[in-house]
Amino acid sequence: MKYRQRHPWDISPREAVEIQKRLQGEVVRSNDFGEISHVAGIDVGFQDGKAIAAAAVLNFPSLELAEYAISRKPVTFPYIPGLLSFREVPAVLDALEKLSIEPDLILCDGQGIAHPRRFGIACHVGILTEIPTIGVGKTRLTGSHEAVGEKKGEWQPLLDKGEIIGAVLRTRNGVKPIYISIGHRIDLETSIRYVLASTTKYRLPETTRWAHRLASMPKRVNSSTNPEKTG
DNA sequence: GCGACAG
DNA sequence: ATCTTGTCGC
Repeated sequence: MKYRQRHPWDISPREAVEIQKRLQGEVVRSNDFGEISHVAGIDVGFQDGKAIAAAAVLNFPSLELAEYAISRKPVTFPYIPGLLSFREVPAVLDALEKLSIEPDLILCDGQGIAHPRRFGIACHVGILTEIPTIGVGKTRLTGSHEAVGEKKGEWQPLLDKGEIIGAVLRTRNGVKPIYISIGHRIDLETSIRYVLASTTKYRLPETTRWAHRLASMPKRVNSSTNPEKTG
């Protein structure tokens, strides 16, 4: 997968905010894609000042692991709420670039437009790769919502300043809901459908679970680790 | 000024 | 994100 360099990464937090304001207007909030046969999950872990990004590609709708890639890069940007993508995306793009299969949809670990400036990590990845993306957050960054029904599939709109910026979705009966929002080239209802279609018996979608496992996998000099068979 | 704050 | 064991409940 190739991507376009839209801005430098060696910038200040202040410049990062300006970049978000500039690129936010390019986010497409409606469906703009064809058949989905491969869904990817991306996640980033940290170790010894390095960001370890993992991209896991699953066949859709079977959800079997088709391919994965991992990238390790020095961290150059601090964690600042609202500017998460400037810390994680460089490593994510590196991992995505290593894939031979170009995913048709990417589920990102974090928010999409459910962000103060409507430009969370899912939007950032979507704009740079031009691949449809969905934001899947484990906790809330901004917005408010009513109590969510306890049954799997039930959800409540996430509101901010009178705008629906996402959905708080119950992916398992009686388990803490997750935060879904548009990343790029897909609408909210469709995002919810794909997240549910990518979820089996756990709270988080299989894409996210695979990426998280791979990103937190210890680096071994003797490769005795094989995700294909470890299951 | 005070509280909130993805990973 | 990461530091970290046991424990309550289906």
